Formats: sequence, structure tokens, C-alpha cells
Amino acid sequence: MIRESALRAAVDLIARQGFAATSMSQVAEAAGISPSGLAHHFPSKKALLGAVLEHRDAIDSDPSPAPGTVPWCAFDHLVEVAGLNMQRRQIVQLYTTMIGEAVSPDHPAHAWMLGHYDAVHTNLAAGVRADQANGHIRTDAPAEQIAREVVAIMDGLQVQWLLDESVDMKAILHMRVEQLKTVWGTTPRG
Amino acid sequence: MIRESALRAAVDLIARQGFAATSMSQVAEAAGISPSGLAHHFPSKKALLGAVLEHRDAIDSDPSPAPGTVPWCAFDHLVEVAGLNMQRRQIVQLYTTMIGEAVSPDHPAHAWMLGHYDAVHTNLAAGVRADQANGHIRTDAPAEQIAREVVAIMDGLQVQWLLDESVDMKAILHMRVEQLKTVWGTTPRG
DNA sequence: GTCTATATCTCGATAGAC
DNA sequence: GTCTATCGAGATATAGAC
Repeated sequence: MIRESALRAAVDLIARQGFAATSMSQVAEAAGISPSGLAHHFPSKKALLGAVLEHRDAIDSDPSPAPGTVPWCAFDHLVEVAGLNMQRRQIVQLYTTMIGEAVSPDHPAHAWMLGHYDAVHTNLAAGVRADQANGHIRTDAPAEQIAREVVAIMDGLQVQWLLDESVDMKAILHMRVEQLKTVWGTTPRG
Repeated sequence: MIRESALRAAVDLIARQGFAATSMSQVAEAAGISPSGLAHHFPSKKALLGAVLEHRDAIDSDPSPAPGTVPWCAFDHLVEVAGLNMQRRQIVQLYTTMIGEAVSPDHPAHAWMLGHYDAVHTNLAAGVRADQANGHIRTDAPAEQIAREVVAIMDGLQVQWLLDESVDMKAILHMRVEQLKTVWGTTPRG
């Protein structure tokens, strides 16, 4: 499918250069078609960006376990995602580049960014509160702050890993999650 | 000075839109001069970016205390910087936007970004090792990982704070640093 | 030191042939 | 569904008047 090869080209170029610095002509050339041929599938640059973000969300589809069953499961899951990310540089680079650009309220991906953070942050904070209700986490644990801190580690490590792939994102995040368990958990741990 | 008002305009625009999305004409208009007048002071867009990064580094000038005197002093200092940053949105926004763009090896600010991370990371890791030598930090503490994690928190929180200024960067970072002291410190703590 | 003027290029988007 | 052709706008950069 031509549409899909164009989408692949767009993901690659936007990941490496950012959205603002990537032109429709570049994408068309990388996909092996003319700019007008590309315009038939994606009538505007924003439409192309929308498809790219959709593609990213599909890959990152977070089948996060239901909270409340296993303590800290949302955090353990994030550690696994960090490990997966170390084998898919393109997606990490696309994400990091996108976040940097979309901080601006006028950016076409700003709404996407707000939704992304709301979803991730809400998921982690809810996980803490569910475990607090089940007695697995101390009730004086600051759910909001813990969620924000772990999301920050996840995002910040991706930047460092893009600059130096020897950075072990999974190990560092794992270390932090295990410390959270000992500091705020109620279950005795060795 | 016209050069300085142009620089202020460039900082403002690049912070809000990013470097790639900002044009020389925009900067000239915001500074109240013609594009050619701007070109006299900054002969190229890269030259303008260089001055902007220099300006940022000057403000962020990290008079980090000498390591080895007070335990965890480099980390306590970072907590203070997080507090200061909550009162200078423009600099935080410029930094975050710049990081996102400069991940690409071809970006004109890529070398600046590598130097920045090397400096910050080296500073924190050296602080840990100095405290280990003085007996304030357990010798089995992973200095590299701790440094990377704290830098990640600092960077990641700035993104979240830009989206929602009610996020207390200083409090969250402070919480983490205090936990590091209890987990890895040798000095007894209440 | 700041301007006008211009050169050269590329952008995103559209119209219409096939 | 892909192409050629073209639009108008805006980019960086340079040359030269004042």
C-alpha cells in the first residue's frame, strides 16, 4: 500500500527532524511518489501528523493490567515498557521529538500531548490509590507526586538513552520502582 | 542596545515555537527592525541560535558548590534550581523545546546538548563518588544510575510543569532526594 | 549600523489531465 | 490514484545605498 509506505516515511522523517522541520516534499520523495501523490492520501500536513500520532499510539498501545489485582502492577508494567522501548529507537525518538515541539499551545499536536499525559498520569495515580484501598500501599503515600515522578523518570531517561544507547532505562526505572515498594509498601520485603 | 532586544525577541520566539519553526523575519519584526538589520548583528540563523544558547547558559549558570564538603550538596543544589525554575517559565520552555529538537544529530544545537548533559551528569555522579570517599554515602550506591535518574526527574518534571504550572517541581524532586539520603546515606536520619 | 532591493529557493496547497 | 503544472507566500542570504 502506498499510503502505508508514505506513513512509514513520515514517521521516520518526523522522528529524526521533528514535525516543523519536515516538509511534505521530503516525505513524498522518501516514499517514492510526487508531492501531489502524497497530497491525495493526506490532504494537509496536519492530516499527515494525525496519522503519524495514531500510528505511534497503536504501537504504544498500553494494555495496562487492571489495577487492584497485583500491587504496583501499573509501575511494573511501565518497567517492562521501558525495556521494550530499548528495542524500538524510532518510536522513542518520535515521542521525544513530538513532546518537545508540542509543548507550545499552538502546536497541532498539543491536544494529543495533553491527552497522553492525562492518560498516563491518571493511570499511575489510580494504581496507587487502588493499592492503598487494598492495604498494599501506605495511605500516607502521595499518589499524585509518585505518579508524576515516575512519568518524569520515564520521559527523561528516553532523552538520555537517545544520546547514549548504553543507558539502561529499564534498570534505572526498575531500581526506582523497587525503592518505592520498600518505602511506601505495607507488605514486608527482604 | 538593538542587538540585545533582538536577542530577547529570539529567546521568546524560540522558546514558544522552537528553533525550526522560528524565522529570522519573525525575530526582526518582534525586535522592531528589518530582517536585514537583524542580519547585520547575526549573519545567519545558526549564529542567532548560538547567542540564544549562550544567553540560556548564562542564566542557568550553575554555581554548584564544591563537592565533598556537605553530603549530597549537588543534589540539594538541584532542588533549589528546580524552585528557581518555577519562577522563570521562559527559560524552562526554551530549554525543553531545545532538548526536543536537538536530539537529532544534525541539529545545530546537538553539540550544545551533548555538552550540557555531560556536564550535569558528570557533576552529580562526581558528587556521589566524593561523598562515598568521605564515608557519607554507602559504597555500593550506583553513582551513575542515581545521577541519571535525578537528571531524568529534573527534565521530565519541567515538561509536566509547562503543561500544568500547579505541578510542584521542587517538592517532587525534594521528596526524591530525601529518599536517596535515607536509602544510600550512612548518616543516621530521623 | 540600518535600510531597500533582490536573488534564489522551498514551502503547502490546488486544479485539472490521464 | 497518480501525475504535471502552477499558485502565492515566506524562507535565508547577499549586495549596495545612505
